[in-house]
Amino acid sequence: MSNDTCHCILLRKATRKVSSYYDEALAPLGVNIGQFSLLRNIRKLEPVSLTDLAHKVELDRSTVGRNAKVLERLELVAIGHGEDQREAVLTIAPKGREILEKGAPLWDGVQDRIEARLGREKAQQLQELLAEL
Amino acid sequence: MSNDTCHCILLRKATRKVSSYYDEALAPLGVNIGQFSLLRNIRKLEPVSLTDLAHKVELDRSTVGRNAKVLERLELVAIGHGEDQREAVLTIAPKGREILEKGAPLWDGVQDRIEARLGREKAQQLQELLAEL
DNA sequence: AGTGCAAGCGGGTATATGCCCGCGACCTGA
DNA sequence: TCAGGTCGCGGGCATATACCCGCTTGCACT
Repeated sequence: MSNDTCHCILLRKATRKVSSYYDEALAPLGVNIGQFSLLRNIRKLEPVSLTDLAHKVELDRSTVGRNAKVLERLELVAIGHGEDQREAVLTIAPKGREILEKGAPLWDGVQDRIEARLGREKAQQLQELLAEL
Repeated sequence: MSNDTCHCILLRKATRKVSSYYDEALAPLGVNIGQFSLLRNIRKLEPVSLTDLAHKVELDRSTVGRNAKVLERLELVAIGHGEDQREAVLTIAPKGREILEKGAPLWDGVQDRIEARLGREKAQQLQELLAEL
């Protein structure tokens, strides 16, 4: 019984479902929502180090490092060095900018569909509730 | 900007955070919330096949199979065979029942803390919104 | 200049999850 | 009875995520 009311389990279930909505929409571009979102964050901060980016997206540095490496392999991001030789500096590659542009309307579509189904107010409520957790 | 309003990203963030609440509470027992929840579902359905369990928890069969194997290694669950030699039949092991009993109050504690912080109504709202996604 | 501490990473380990492929077990119609 | 189709699984591949350890680079203080 308690499984059906466990906030954690329900959140996970919802997250999987919603992730799939975005993933399906972005599939034509060959990226998933995690990669697309990371790409957007990099664009906003570039040039940025792994550590700073990790702080920004509130993920572990090693996680961001691995995810960034996938983006590099896809040639969407370039990983270079800063003056500080320890730093891995991320910048958006040309292909990355293209994905960002093509992806924007696709992302908007999913976002809109979700808000349409839920209703603007409820969608707003949801985001507030999630932030309060 | 859009990253800060992406339903998917916000859900993921919330899920990671909330998972950690439950994980920390259950840590003394050596299990995480995913394992604990799966254990509860197995108890409710035992003896149950991987496929049936996967349907119940709405996860991929292979995922459940792997997770169940971890529970088996922890000696919380026994994986046997049904009459149908293809079927892997799961049952709760003695240690598993112990974990279920000891974990219940810990789980309740987190659940209560979350609902206290959010307020009963909002917690209820949250669950409804998640279900509508 | 030298030493010692701090910072930035990579990589190992573990879990979570999904999809797909191949294998062995079953079952049903001819 | 046997061939073909179906069912249940394990395991491979890919991503997401965290934590920890060890290496290299920087830097500040002596």
